[in-house]
Amino acid sequence: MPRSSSSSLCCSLHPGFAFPDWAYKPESSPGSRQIQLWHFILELLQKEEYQGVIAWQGDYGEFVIKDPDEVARLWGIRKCKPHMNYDKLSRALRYYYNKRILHKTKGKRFTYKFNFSKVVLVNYPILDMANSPFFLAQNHFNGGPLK
DNA sequence: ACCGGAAAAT
DNA sequence: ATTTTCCGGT
Repeated sequence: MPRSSSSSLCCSLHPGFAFPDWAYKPESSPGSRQIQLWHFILELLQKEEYQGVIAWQGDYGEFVIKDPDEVARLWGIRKCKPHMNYDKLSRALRYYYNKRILHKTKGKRFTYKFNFSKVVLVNYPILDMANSPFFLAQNHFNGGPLK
């Protein structure tokens, strides 16, 4: 019988946003073999049960944290950091700016934007992104030849 | 709210 | 190397 879980694209709720599982796979960081914050964010973003907490909104890759306290709480649970809060979580997000994983959408409260091209290339070279909506999502971002 | 330095923790 | 903690400054 055909397997069900992973693979394919768990799209459904947003035009243009389907995330291949590899986009946020659990283990993929050399330094820390722990779940990465941006993996976690992608994880929440993918489940409609968290639409009231965090969701895609606006431009491609743009998402808004509707309930900062709740996102921080969930992140704290995942990392076993009971005292996590949005102030600290957001500092971690700010560290992503220079790494070009994220950037802030200025003027929009609690809104950040993924740099898809970086996020994809950082973990996976070139799979068959040709027909992936994920690939199609990177309509812009002209930061040059990626570092 | 958001930023980013500094230091500590993992 | 990434994130947590703390915090002065905008």
